[in-house]
Order: sequence, then structure tokens, then C-alpha cells
Amino acid sequence: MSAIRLLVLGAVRQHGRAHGYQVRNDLEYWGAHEWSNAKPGSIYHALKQMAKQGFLVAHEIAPSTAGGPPRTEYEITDKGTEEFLTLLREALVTYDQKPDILSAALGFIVDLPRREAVELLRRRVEGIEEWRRAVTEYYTPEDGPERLGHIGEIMNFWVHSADAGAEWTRGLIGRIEGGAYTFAGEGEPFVGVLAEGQENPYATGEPDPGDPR
Amino acid sequence: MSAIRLLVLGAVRQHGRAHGYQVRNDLEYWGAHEWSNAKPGSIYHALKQMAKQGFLVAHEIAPSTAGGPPRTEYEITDKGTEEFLTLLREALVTYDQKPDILSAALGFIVDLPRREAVELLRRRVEGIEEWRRAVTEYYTPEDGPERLGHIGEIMNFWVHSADAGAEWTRGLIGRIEGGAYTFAGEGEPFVGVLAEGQENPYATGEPDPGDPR
DNA sequence: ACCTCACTAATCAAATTTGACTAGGCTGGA
DNA sequence: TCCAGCCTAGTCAAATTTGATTAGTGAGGT
Repeated sequence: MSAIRLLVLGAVRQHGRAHGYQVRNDLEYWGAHEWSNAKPGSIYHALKQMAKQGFLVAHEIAPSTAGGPPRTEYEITDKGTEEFLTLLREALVTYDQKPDILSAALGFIVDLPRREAVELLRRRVEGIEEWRRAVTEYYTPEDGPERLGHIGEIMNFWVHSADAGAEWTRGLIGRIEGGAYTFAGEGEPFVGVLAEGQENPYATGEPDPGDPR
Repeated sequence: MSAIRLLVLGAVRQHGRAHGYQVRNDLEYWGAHEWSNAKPGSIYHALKQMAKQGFLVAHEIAPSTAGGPPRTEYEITDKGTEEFLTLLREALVTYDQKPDILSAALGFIVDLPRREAVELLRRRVEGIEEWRRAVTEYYTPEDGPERLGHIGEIMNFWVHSADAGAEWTRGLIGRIEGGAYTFAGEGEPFVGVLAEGQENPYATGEPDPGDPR
């Protein structure tokens, strides 16, 4: 599974009620178009699909204030919230070497209680270590590592990345345990969405070094 | 673009002539099903598509030796070889945070001259460093990093991964310059394909810790 | 008054990917 | 002998993703 469903569900949830363009803007504000497949087509498709599956309800809205086609607003259902939490937990725990999924989950990690977040990340680290043991054994044949030739570099690369990922995760666990950020049930949450009408400080497109801020 | 075209083109090229099932087996032998979308459907689709585009030529073969439907063999064309090299170079140079593409390219890196491989990897490292400068500036706002809240962890994660990737690439450059592996034009290449009839020492599916080898 | 640009909001066809399924032949045990 | 299970080789529908395109509105320049 890709990150798009988690991203879209989470964005709608934070707004309570949102139309596609709003979701699209949030994700851009997050920089999600840089590291995931959060493009217009995918977002609108995900919204429709998840509405069909009962995770969202669609409300048709009149042609709207400022130009453009009539827009549809979406609200998350109870089933949708459940799905969101399932996806979020899964994304935090499993090491499937798709960095976009972890990234998406990081954006919503504060929607869980602090205790649980730490617990899930611990399990993530364990998962990485287990994966590492499995493949290390797997690709280190008894007739010497040379048998693999340069192909061995592929696994070497993965193992290296996994190690870096584990180390980073341990760091994050430390920061969270050290009291960083505001988690579910800890009052005033940090909301990473744009209010209606608020301008997006980040332009579309590449992270521009000459960003005129 | 995904890794599948590079993988399929490269696999066909190594065989000279191959049918889909052979490609599928090679990629499995490489472990590609673990870290890329090298599933049957994708492979057969890529073969057909690239035949349509003139990168491969298809030969219909009689119902074949051992069971199963009639198979189609593919040969790579000159245009296909060009495309292969283009994809390979691009995959080595560009840091697009999709690890499967780099992995695929690593599998074919020895199809280039040693000199060029090193040069491309150098450019890769530069690319990563440039990317890092751009996003570091981008996501470090003048009103303090706290404004980003936990969202900042996403970029933090990416930067960490990028650093790990750069470091690993430097290591690989060192190994290659140190004389490791056999590159294009250096005689007897290492061939990472299964001969017809050779058994695949790796079973399908997960890297099994209890692998009976 | 006219034209161009940018923004809002979304749609669409084409390409790709997923995951399940087909169908023939071979093998080994009851 | 018969049948369950595996291997070979691939197909197919459904879901998703890509990249381009549409269409209305308002602002600014000439």
C-alpha cells in the first residue's frame, strides 16, 4: 500500500471537513509532493475511492465562492477513523523500506498517545533488526560472499539503509520520551494544516533555495 | 519512473534472448521481488510495452518443452540498449529517494566502464549534497525550527537518510576504485543470471531464516 | 476595453501495478 | 491407477498512478 490513503484520511480528519483542493494544499504545505505520490489525480482518486468504501462521506457543494468547478466536501466516518488509526500504526511499526509511508505516518504520529507512539517505534526498531538478521544470513552464503559479486552490493546498500533507519528511529524515541511535541490527550495540539484563506508560505514545486520568504 | 523497465531490459540483455518466465526467475534470484515491484504482472506488462515501443523484439515460440502456455521470447534492440544505458546512468546519478531504482542500477553497474561508474557515483554524491543544502535551508525557517513542530521530523528523517546514502556511496566508490568487481571491457564478467535449467538456490518468497541451503 | 496571467478546483485518458487466477504437464505416494 | 500438489508460463480485471488538460474568475497592465 502506498502512503496516499493515510495522507488523505489524515488530512481530512484534521480539517473535520475538507474538499479535495484543501487536502491537496495541506499535503503540499507538508512537502508531501516531494516524497510521496501526492499528485492531484491520486488525491482525488483516493477521496472518491474511500468515499465508495465508506471511509468518507461526500457532500456536494454549490459552485463555490471563487472560481473553478463545483467542489465536493468530504467528512471522515467512524469507519474511516478506525482505518486511519490502523494504517497509522501499521506504517509506524513495519519496516517495508518505503520511506514515503513512514514519512506520512510521522506527520500524524501525534494523533496517538505518547506512550503508544514510543511503543510502536520500539517495535519498528525490533522489526528492522529482525529483518537485518534474516537477510544477513540469507545473502552470506557458506561459499564466501564473493560468490555474489557486485550483486552483493545491493543487499549491502539495503542493510546500510536499514541501520541508518534504526539509528534514526532510536533518536526519535529519545526525543519523544524527552518530552518533545504534543501528543493526543495532552491539550492544544500542533495543527499542520492551512486555515481556509491562509496563504501557503511554500510555493508549489521544488524546494527553491531562492525561496522569497 | 519505477525500476521495472531497467530491471527487465537489463535481464533480457544479459541473456541475449529471454522469455518472460526467465526474466521473472532472474529477478527473483536477485531478490528483486523483495525491494521492487518485480511481480509477474508488471514484468509481462513491461515486456509487451517495451516491445511495442521498439526496445525489444518479440518472437513467438512453439508450445515449448515443459508444460505451460506457449512462450514468447524477447531480444533487445539497439534502441533498447541505448534506452537501457540511459536508464542506468540516470538511476546511478539522480537521488530521487526511491531506493529500488538505485538497487536495480547497482545490479547492472558493471555494464559500464569502471571509470564511468565512478564518475556517475561521484555525481550522485554531489546531487545528494546539493539536495541537502536546498531542503535544509527550505525547512529551517527564520522564526525557529519549532514552528514546524513534529512535522519537522519528516525532513529530519529524509536528511538523515540522505546522509547515510551519501556515506554509503562514498564507500562504494572507494571499493570500485580499489579494484573490486569486473567492469565492462575487463574480461570475463560476472553474470548474475540463471542458466536454462539451473536450479534457483533461493526459494520464492521471504528471505527465510530457516532457508534449507 | 482587452488581454494575459495566475489561481481555484477538478477531470480524463493512458500507463502501470496489484493480486488473483488459468491451464497443461509432471511426480510421488497410497 | 489416480489424484493432490507443484512447476511452467502466462493472462486478466480492478485499482492506482501519471501527466496533461479544462474551465471559470479576478487582478493588473496597456
